[in-house]
Amino acid sequence: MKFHTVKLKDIAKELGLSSSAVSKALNDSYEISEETKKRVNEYAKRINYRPNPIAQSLKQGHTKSIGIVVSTIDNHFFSQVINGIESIAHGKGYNVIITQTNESYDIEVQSIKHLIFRSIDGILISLSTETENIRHLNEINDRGLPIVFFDRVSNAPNTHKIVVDNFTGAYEGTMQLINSGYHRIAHITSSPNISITIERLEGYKKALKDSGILYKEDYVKYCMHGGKYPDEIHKALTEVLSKADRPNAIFTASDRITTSTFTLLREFNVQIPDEIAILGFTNTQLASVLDPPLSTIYQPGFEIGKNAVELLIKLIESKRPVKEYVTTVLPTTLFARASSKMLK
Amino acid sequence: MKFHTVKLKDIAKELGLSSSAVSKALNDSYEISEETKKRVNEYAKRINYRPNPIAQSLKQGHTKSIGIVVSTIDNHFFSQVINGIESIAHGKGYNVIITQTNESYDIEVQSIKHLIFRSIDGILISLSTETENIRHLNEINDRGLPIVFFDRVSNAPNTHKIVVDNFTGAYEGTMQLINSGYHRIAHITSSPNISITIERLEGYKKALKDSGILYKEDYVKYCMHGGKYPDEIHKALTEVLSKADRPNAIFTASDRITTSTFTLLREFNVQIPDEIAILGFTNTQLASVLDPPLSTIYQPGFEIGKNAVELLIKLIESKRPVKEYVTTVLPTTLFARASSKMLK
DNA sequence: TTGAAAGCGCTAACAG
DNA sequence: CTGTTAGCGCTTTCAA
Repeated sequence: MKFHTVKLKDIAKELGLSSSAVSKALNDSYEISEETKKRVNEYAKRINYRPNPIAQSLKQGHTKSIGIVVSTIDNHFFSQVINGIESIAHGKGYNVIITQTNESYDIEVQSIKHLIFRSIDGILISLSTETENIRHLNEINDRGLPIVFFDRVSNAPNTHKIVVDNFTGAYEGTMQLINSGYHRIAHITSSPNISITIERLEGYKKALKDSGILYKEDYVKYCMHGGKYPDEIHKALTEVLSKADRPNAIFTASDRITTSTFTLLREFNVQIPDEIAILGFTNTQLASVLDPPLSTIYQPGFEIGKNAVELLIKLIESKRPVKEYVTTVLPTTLFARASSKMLK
Repeated sequence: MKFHTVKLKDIAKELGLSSSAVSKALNDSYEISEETKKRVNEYAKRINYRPNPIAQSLKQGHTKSIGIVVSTIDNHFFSQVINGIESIAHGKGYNVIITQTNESYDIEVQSIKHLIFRSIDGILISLSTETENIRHLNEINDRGLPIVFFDRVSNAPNTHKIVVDNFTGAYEGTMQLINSGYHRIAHITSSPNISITIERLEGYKKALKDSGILYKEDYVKYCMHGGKYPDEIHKALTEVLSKADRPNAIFTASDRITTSTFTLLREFNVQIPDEIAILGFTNTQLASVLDPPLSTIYQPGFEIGKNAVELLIKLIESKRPVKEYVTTVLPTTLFARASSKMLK
């Protein structure tokens, strides 16, 4: 940015004051007379003065920007979360740097380094599917950089977390399938490294158990990269479809896995729901106009984002070390549609 | 960020050198002996030294970050563009600040101010539907801040632009409808303020003309906010459907308008394509599994993003003022599916 | 109530 | 080849 911007010194010169006086006036210091404050503020406004945030950051040690780490932006759930984050952050004068991991642990580590390098004031993160340990996060958190987890959280005790009630969401979804007459329910899910996979699996198991249906381990297929590679979903699905005791329903555990599985079933010419019913987590707005309409479990992405930044900003701006950490749990919403309708 | 970071002075002290010597060594200056360079670099790496980018920015006057302005991130086209942008930017050491206008002129102006305030080195922008004049951009461009337009561009001559061939895309799409037997084709589009609306309208008109079909002005409905308010699409569609000479096809001009119109037609219980055929611009991956499969015009979002940043970074890093500006035009791809299949 | 001066961490003239 | 010094724009003691 080469273009000349007006700076403190300019307005000091113009008004016959010192830079420090102007700085104080602008910051409404008690040391400055009301009259000078007025003069300074009026002139500053007139010439549209803006303090250089870089210089402020250097001096003050914070940047008023926060980093977001998600697996990918091209996903309704995450873009809704980001909208929620921005809706609050901008209002409070923070701006937001978004980075994507593409479900890779290495890129996650790199992204975080990059964010720290950029001197952000705090991090909002949903872990990648590959992430098994969070040493890279603990370390910086311990050194004092605030971190808030959302969606895919870790079991680290010393930070805030925002999640949806994955257990209940999965339980209700599985129950809907069972109540519609499907008793052989496969589960295609993401990597067991991440929290949501475990919680959703537990909800699924509990629904089976409560209904007196035997849990079969080989009905559960993991996509270790969260569906990043189309191949892994393809493989999971064909394995499940070629079983001797072929399931008659599939419960899918994430946005991409749900829509991809649906698309593949259609490509395979499998009749939905007559041959295979399907119900899964996804935030797509097109669920009701798919063929057939897709049963979904919806997550309040916008609210997750809002809650997460609010906590983060509170952490950043807190004067004293925070010792109490909260975990906020938001409900999911089940939309039962034709893809899981009553078995004939 | 409170945690103590190691700085130049620390390593200077440790190695018995001056800060400037260390700085030069780290920057591989010709003034420094190979031996000291080696000593410095090794030690720096060992203690994991990272220069403070804030301080560097203050000194050097650039921040190695670029601003993106789009209408909304929750849109396949834009999230693909952003992926393209990041794929290049990160590799070149730039990071990216994304802002959304929500199709509002006021927010656009504010976002740009915010980005300038953040001292970004350049801007990548797709105009909001409300934007009629670009004085706010010309001014900063004239003052020397590089700007590259993509997708929704202005007619400002003094900058690079990346667009798709909207005219041909619309022409081919309309032709596909005509060739399938639909001759009463309505057009639901965005605000006529923005370039893509005009170009797509022209393509549509040309296809009609080349086919000997009379262009009717009242077959064209504008959504002044690009479909941000569901009401405007609803209104446009009901107006078009209630005409005496009701159209038998609709050509829709943007991602959100296409999917929303499709959804509304289904809600209205209009048979697609028997009563109304539909074909439109959208990058959704679900087109083929909608009911019925949706005919789409796809835009190479990722490539648009890549091209746009490459040009922007070239602009930013160019030593001498750039006088020659290019406009890159990328092709669209037509996917004809059942929603516009041959009229019985 | 105001100003002078130091310093945030780094780079770059200029000296040596 | 290396060190001294000044300065990027701002804030903040401290002195006046």
